[in-house]
Amino acid sequence: MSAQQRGEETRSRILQAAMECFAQNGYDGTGVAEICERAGVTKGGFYHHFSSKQTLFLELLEHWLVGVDTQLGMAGSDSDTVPERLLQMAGMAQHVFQTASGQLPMFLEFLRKASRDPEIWQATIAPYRRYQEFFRGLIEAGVAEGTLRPVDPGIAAWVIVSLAVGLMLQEVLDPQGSDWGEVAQEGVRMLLEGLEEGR
Amino acid sequence: MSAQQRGEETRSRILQAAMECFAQNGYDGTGVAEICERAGVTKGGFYHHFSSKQTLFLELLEHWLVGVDTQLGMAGSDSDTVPERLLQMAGMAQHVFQTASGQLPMFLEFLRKASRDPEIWQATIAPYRRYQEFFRGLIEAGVAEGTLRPVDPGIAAWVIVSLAVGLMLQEVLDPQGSDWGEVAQEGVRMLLEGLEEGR
DNA sequence: AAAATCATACCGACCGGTCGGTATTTTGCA
DNA sequence: TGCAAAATACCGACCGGTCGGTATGATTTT
Repeated sequence: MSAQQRGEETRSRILQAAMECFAQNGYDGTGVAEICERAGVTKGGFYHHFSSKQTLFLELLEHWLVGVDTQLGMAGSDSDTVPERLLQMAGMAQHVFQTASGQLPMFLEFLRKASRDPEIWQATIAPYRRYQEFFRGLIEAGVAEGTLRPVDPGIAAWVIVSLAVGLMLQEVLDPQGSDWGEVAQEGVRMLLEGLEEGR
Repeated sequence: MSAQQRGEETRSRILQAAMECFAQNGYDGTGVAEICERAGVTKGGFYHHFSSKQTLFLELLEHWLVGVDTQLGMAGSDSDTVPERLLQMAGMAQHVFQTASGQLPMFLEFLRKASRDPEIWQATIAPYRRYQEFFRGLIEAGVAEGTLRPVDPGIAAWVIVSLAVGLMLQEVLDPQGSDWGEVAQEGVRMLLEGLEEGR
């Protein structure tokens, strides 16, 4: 095996180990030594691949955001009307919660650090606003095609984003508290009944 | 001034200082020494009043929850119909966000620690479920009085709670991102239009 | 004097990060 | 192609500093 290949492998092993540790004990609660132990590397190796603990964290964040982006982009892109697309997205929540449940605690870590560190903040909040714009465009399209009432698309988009954020948090904090996928589905359905034209 | 009185004063000064520090730098990011300095006390004084940093944190959490409870209980208790009461509560969000904006970062700290520490978890999540039950009762009443459609009250209540949680988080992370009070108001309005009987 | 309130000094554990060194692979040149 | 030199990947001991917590003494109130 080439040296470069081996390096990449070690690097990704560190990333994986770090994610597990952060998800379990949080950022501050995880020591670099702990990550190294789980990854089967020593500190020297760690700092060969990453310039600091924070850098590693930021890389994890970016990777996570890419995953969210692709999942969001895929959802219901081939449905007919906007309400149908929104409902389909809500239906995906169940699947997302299941598959990404191991990564969701990281979400909290990201948010928490984002509220202090400007660098992390930028990396976290900017995508947020992208999501809002995404939904705003969707709602504007719905209004244009006549399937949605002429509501303020910006505000409606923020409502959806807020609901999504709240649901994710609930899933993180109280996975057994409710079937959050179903709540997502029903929540969007209720919202839509308030948004849809006619009826 | 009596000794007891002075003690109480010092104690509350420590609590206040701790809240400010935690809100600014987080739980792990705040040292006991820092709290002491801001409170004008030394470590000896601190550990005279609190057995540990975590104990202090838990007391802050309980105090915060009591505040939320009272604010929630006060809202719209004298309105006529359930939809009106819900709308009035949403209208209070603006006020809550303004007055409690300094405490909201603490909210994130509570959530984060709740996801690891079982003791904190119980203290944080139990009230959560109470809120859901509160809204469930409200919605059941709305259905009974005929102002709301016969939706599943449990799920609808969780939707409201999730939306509230999401809005709080947005307010914490991106205060300038939007007028979250207005988003709350409009979000509930949209939900209601989907829930209300008739129209 | 007994108890409560706070100050001072200090401990031991831990943590992020550094550094000199080694082993292995790749590269450049004869 | 062969071989030295340089680059890469990794090791592990170590450091400066911080942190939560403690032990004990001083001061004031009851």
